[in-house]
Amino acid sequence: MTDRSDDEELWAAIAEPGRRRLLDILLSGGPATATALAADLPFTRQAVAKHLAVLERAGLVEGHRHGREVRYAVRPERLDVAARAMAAVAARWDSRLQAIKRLAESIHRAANQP
Amino acid sequence: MTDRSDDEELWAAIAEPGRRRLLDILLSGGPATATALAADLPFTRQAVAKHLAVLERAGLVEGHRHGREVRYAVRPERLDVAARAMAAVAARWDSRLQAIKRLAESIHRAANQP
DNA sequence: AGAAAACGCAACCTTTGGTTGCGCGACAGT
DNA sequence: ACTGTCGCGCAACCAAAGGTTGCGTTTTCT
Repeated sequence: MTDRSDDEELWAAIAEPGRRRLLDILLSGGPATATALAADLPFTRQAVAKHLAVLERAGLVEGHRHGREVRYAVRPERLDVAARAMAAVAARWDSRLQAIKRLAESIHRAANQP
Repeated sequence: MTDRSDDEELWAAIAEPGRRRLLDILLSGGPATATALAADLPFTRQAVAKHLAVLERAGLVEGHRHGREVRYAVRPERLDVAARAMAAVAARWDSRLQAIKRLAESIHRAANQP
């Protein structure tokens, strides 16, 4: 296990499609157990448990024991950090793309008006 | 709605940290070859080539042969789609989180006014 | 013509997402 | 109190993906 920075661990956590779906379900349905979550997902309880472990290590989710079951809930502050990170990348790309677009337009104008 | 497999291929492409870095470099430095890109990245030319292949299959990047070298460039329209997808997920999470926050506040108010 | 640069292909290793199988603690019914 | 069941955790195993090294091929340059 290479020790990653906090940021990279967050990204690694949300990069996985399955984990994003998991987070979606937790967000819309509220806290749930691994078995309950697995019922709404195309993989087994164990796979879900592994994903939950990853998410918990990244701090995105928190599990508490209630008798024989462990209920997992999202940690809003942390997920907010993750959401902002994603939005930031999207924004960076967008600004770069607009710069490219402007450049292309200016070249086009220059070519048409010598 | 948009083609689902297409969407998932896009996500798979941008989910990888290395590929995001690759796109960043291409965006800021303009078109480049696999060897040139590898110089700015912590892995080998072959690894970069594989990533470029994935990105090209996802339509995010386009490679053209110029003599003995292949120069890769970002396809702005496609990357824009990807950026919007990321922003959309971030926004969805954000709205869910705000709903949770509002709910918590209303409970808090109810508890303080019996 | 011959050396060097850039690429493609193939074999291989490691990590990771996913599965099956099993054993153990917690609950519920009788 | 006993027995069956439910939910979990652990371990072995499998397949795909990221990454590396090694080698052969094509293009360029002198």
